[in-house]
Amino acid sequence: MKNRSIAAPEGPPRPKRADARRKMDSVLKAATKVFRESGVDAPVREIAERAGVGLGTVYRHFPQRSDLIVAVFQSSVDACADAAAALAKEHPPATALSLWLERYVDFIRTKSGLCKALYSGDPAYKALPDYFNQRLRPALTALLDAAVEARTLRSGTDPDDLLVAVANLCSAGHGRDPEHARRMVGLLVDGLRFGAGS
Amino acid sequence: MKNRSIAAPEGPPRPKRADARRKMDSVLKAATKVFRESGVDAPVREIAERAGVGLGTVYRHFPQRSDLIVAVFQSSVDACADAAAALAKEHPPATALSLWLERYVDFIRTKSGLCKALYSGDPAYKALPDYFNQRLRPALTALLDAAVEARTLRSGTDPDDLLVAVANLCSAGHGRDPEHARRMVGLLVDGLRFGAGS
DNA sequence: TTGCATGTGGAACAATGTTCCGTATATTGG
DNA sequence: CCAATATACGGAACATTGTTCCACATGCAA
Repeated sequence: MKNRSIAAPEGPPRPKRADARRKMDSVLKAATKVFRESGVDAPVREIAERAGVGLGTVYRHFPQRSDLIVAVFQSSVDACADAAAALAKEHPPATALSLWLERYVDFIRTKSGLCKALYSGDPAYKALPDYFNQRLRPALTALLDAAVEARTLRSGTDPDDLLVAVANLCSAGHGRDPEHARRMVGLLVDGLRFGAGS
Repeated sequence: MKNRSIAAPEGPPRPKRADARRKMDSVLKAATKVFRESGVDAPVREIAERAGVGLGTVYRHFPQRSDLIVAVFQSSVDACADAAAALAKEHPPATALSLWLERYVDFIRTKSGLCKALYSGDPAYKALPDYFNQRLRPALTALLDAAVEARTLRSGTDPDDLLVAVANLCSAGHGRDPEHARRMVGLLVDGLRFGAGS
C-alpha cells in the first residue's frame, strides 16, 4: 500500500490549469455584474453567456447556484476589506477612514440585493454574516486605530458598532438618493472627529 | 347605446357558481396545510393534488402563485382575529385574553415560514403587514378593554406593543420548544394583570 | 510530439410556474 | 323537466431555470 489513491486528504494535489483559473475568474466577474444589474435571481445561463462560457463551465467551478452567490459576496467583501489597506497607504488616517466608509457604503448599497438571499433561510448562506464581520472588522479597526494614533479621531469607537450603524443608515432610506447615505455617514465621521485630541 | 357591454363597472354582476366557491375553498384549505407542512415554496401542483382539483382550477381562482400565499395569509389572520370575539363570549375577559394570546402565538409560529415570502421584496406582499395590523389590533383592543373594565388587567397597554412583543418572543427562540413561547407569553400576561384594580 | 488528466460546451433532464382549450356542469328561461 | 349557455374544470402543453452528463477539446508533462 505504498500509494493510497483514494480518500487521501492531501493539501493542493495539483495546481489548477491556467485557463481554468482564467475562466473561473471571468465567471465571477460576470456574476458580479449580472447580480448587480438584474438581481440575485438572475438565471445562471445569463451569467454564462455574459462570461462567454458554457453552462457546464459555470457549474464546474460553482456546483450550485448558491456557491456563485456566496463567491460573489465574499469577493466583494474581500475587495472592500482590501481597499482599507490601500487607502491607508495613500491618505492621512482620517481621510482614509472617510474614504473607506464611502467605499463601504457603496458596498452595502450594491449588495443590499443579496440580503434577499441572506434572509432566505437557505443554510448555504449561513456563514456569510460571519465572513462579513471577520473580514471587515480588522480592516476598520486598523483605520480607526491609525486615526486615533494621529490624534484626528476620538478613541473608544467600537468598530462593530460603526459597521452596523452605517449599514443601518444605508438601508433606512431604502430606495433613496445615493447621496443621502453618504451625507449621513459624513455626519457620523465628523462626530467621531469632534473630540479628537483626547 | 342603451346597453353598455364593456367597461361597465357593476357591483357583483353574477354570483359565482356554487361548485366554484366550494372548490376555491378546498384549494385554500389545502394550500394552508401544504404551506404549513412543506413550506411556502411548495409547488402549486402539490396543492392542486391535495385539494383534489386540476391545476387549471387553482389558477382560475388564484391567477398567480403569490395570490395563493396572500389568500392563505389573510384567511389565517382573519381566523385569528375572529377567534377573539368567540373567546370573549365563552370566557371571562382575562381568560379570554390569555387564550387568545396562545392562539396568536400559534399563528405566529405556523406563519413564520411565510416571513420568507414577506421579506422577499416581492411587491405582491406589500399590503400584508398592514392587513395584519388592521385586522389584529381591533381584536386585541377589544379583549384588553374588556379585561380592564372587569378590573382584571391594568390599563394603558398599547395593543400594537403587545402584538410585536409577543411576536418577538416567539421568533426569538427560533427552532425552540413550542412551550417556551407559551410560557414567556404567560409571564407577560401575569405582568399585565399585576396592577389590576387601579 | 504525444498521452492523458483536466476542462469545456451545450444538449438533455427535471422541476415548476403559467397558459390554453376541449370538455363538463350548474344555472336559468321555457 | 329540457335545452341553451355562461361558467368552471382538468390537465396537456409551454416556458423558464437549476442541474447533470458526456463527447470533445486542450493545457501540460515526459
